[in-house]
Amino acid sequence: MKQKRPKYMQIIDAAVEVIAENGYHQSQVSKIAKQAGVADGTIYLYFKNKEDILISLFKEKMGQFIERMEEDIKDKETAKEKLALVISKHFSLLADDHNLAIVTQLELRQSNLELRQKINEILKGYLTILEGILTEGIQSGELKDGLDVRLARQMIFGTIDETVTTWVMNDQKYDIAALSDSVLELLVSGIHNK
Amino acid sequence: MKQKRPKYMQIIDAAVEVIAENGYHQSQVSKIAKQAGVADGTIYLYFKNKEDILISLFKEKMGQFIERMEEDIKDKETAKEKLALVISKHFSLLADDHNLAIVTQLELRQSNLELRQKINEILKGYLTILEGILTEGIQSGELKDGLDVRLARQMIFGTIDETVTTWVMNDQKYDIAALSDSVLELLVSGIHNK
Amino acid sequence: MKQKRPKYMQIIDAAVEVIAENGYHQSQVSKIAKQAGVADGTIYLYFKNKEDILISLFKEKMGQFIERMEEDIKDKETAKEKLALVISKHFSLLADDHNLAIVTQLELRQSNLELRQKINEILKGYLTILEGILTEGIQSGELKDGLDVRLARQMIFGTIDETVTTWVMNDQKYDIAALSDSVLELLVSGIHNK
Amino acid sequence: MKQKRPKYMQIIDAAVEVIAENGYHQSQVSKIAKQAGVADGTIYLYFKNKEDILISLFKEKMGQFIERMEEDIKDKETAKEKLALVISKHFSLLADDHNLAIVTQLELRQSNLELRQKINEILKGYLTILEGILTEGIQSGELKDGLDVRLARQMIFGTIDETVTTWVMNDQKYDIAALSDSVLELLVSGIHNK
DNA sequence: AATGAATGAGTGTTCATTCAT
DNA sequence: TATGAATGAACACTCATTCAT
Repeated sequence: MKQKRPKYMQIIDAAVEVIAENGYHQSQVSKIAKQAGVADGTIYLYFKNKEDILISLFKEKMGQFIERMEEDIKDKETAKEKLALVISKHFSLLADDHNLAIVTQLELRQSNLELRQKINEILKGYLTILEGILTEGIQSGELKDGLDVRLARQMIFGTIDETVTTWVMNDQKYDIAALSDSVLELLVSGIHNK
Repeated sequence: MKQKRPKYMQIIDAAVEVIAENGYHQSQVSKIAKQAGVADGTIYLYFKNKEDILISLFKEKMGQFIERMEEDIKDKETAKEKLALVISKHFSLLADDHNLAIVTQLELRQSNLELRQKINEILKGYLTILEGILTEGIQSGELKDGLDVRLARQMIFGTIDETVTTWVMNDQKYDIAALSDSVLELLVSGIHNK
Repeated sequence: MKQKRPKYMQIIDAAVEVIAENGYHQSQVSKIAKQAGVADGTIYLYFKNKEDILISLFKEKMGQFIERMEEDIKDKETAKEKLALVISKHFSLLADDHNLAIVTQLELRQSNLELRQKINEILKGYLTILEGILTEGIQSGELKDGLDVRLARQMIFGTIDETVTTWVMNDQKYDIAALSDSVLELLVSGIHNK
Repeated sequence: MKQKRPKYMQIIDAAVEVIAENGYHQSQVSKIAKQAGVADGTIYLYFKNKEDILISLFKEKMGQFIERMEEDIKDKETAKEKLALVISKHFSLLADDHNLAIVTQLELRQSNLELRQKINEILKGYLTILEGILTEGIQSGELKDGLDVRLARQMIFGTIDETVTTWVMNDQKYDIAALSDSVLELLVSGIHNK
């Protein structure tokens, strides 16, 4: 279906590039249109307004990531294995697309509250996956009995997000994918000795 | 020096209130001036520009928090005790000032990248404290040998920040201070059983 | 010729309906096309541009009205009888087509000056009829000798037009056709007693 | 009071000039500001929005005209004398200000329905004066018993308005003030002989 | 120190019209 | 004839900052 609307993805890809290059507040619709190789008005044949470009951008890039994630973790046995997969996939998704990393970690966060709440709606799918892993892990006895699932989910997501943001703010200088194992170990065992 | 300029804090407090009430993008300089009971032009006798109000706001509110924190943890022995103090102080600081919580967790993040980088500069003091606790803990043998201090710091800060943001986005409905112990335990021991 | 092009009238009728319903400035070409059941581009096979639709609309609806009027008044003897016919026909034309009344009295007047001048061209036929009635009436001695024909024509047309516009602006609540006799009497004898 | 705000009238006068010269749809706010010798933003210190300029324009120019009219006709005895005053004042107001005539008779009518309804509100004062004259005239026996006041008012206003509009559309070539007596006579005695 | 009137740069969106099919 | 996707020009309004008083 969307292959039939090549301009839809064309515009979204242009938006990622323009925002990564110029920053959120310097990414006018006309600039995105130019980068996409279409007229300004054409944007509005595919998107309701500028905000809709940004939401759609996030939905397309993260939405399908989350869907695929759901499939992939089914093949894994333990909570730890599943979590390892989530972390490494998350890291490599953004490591493989530097522009997308800049846009999602830095630029899109400058949007107004309303837009960010819509982005959070999309992220809920991700959080649900994390909570699912945790709940199963508790039932199987792998994870601590009495674990506060919401708090644990906040720790996992907060840690991943902070790690990625720090990496992006450091101009993506080091190999974030290589940190997956260490991050997993921290989340699973904490910082205490023994 | 600043005690001699009561309007300085008067304007900062007005800014917190106005931003918490109206949101970042609806907090015009004229609105802040009105709330502070001064003329628009007076703002510019105390602040270089609008951005300077926001940076000063963060510096005043968080800066003194960080300074006091540095003192307080000196009295604690173990890394865990120190971390416990950081978490509970952080939580209670924001639990005690709902407006400040809204401003720092939601509104100020809509600012442009440049401003956020300056905010990060101020936060560095906080991160340094965390890294100090971790380094000491490793040396004393309390914390894992070979712990990646930067990663661990990112986990701690990311977890605290995500926990607070979720709490603010849920309209601060529950008692976040009560979560301190659970969060500490998660960070120290992880999610795994045993 | 135009009977061979049913879409011509189809588009004009659609325009009347769309404009009456949505107002002049909310009557986009695409909306008219949709109402007419044709594609946007098809409009331009029958009309030079949007303005041409509106002029043609006026020409079709008022033009044939004026033509028929010319025929009808031939059967009448006196200037007063002729004028009576003009007034009652004018009122009933618009009373019978509420949408047309809205379009000609309110919406079309929002058009630019150029279009309105073209509409005035079409109206000239109407004004000519009025002046003819007046000139004949003067010659026959029925009307005042020395009557300023242009002024009298302006009074007659201005009165009719204002009466209709007021009626439309009052949502066509009352029976305008019933006012014909009173309006005629006013124009013929004025407001003075005796 | 308004002398203290010289820019208010300065902007209104600029608007009349710009609209008369460039036409309604080519009168951008920036053009009006330039003509008034102020910055674009200054406009919005005195007017809520562009529409507000136009309404205020009409209110200032016609509103005070109507107020003064109310005073002036008190000195006249008969309905005919009062009507004579209204007509000649109306004509001379617009004959004395060619730009104002263009703006009120041609350009302002291209505005949207909403604005025109607000203009009509202002005009109501004028119509009330006319109806007052008519009602008094009937009571005194000067005017026809059983005269339909609303219809008669519509005739008077419609005639005046049509006369002025025709004059403006003919580039104000002739002396409209000279027509006052003839128009009065027509309205008072009608077109019929005897 | 304090005021507040004035400034002027900057942009998302609509819609009449075209033209390849 | 008929289609409808694509075009691109055009503009009101906000608000951080200044400066004469």
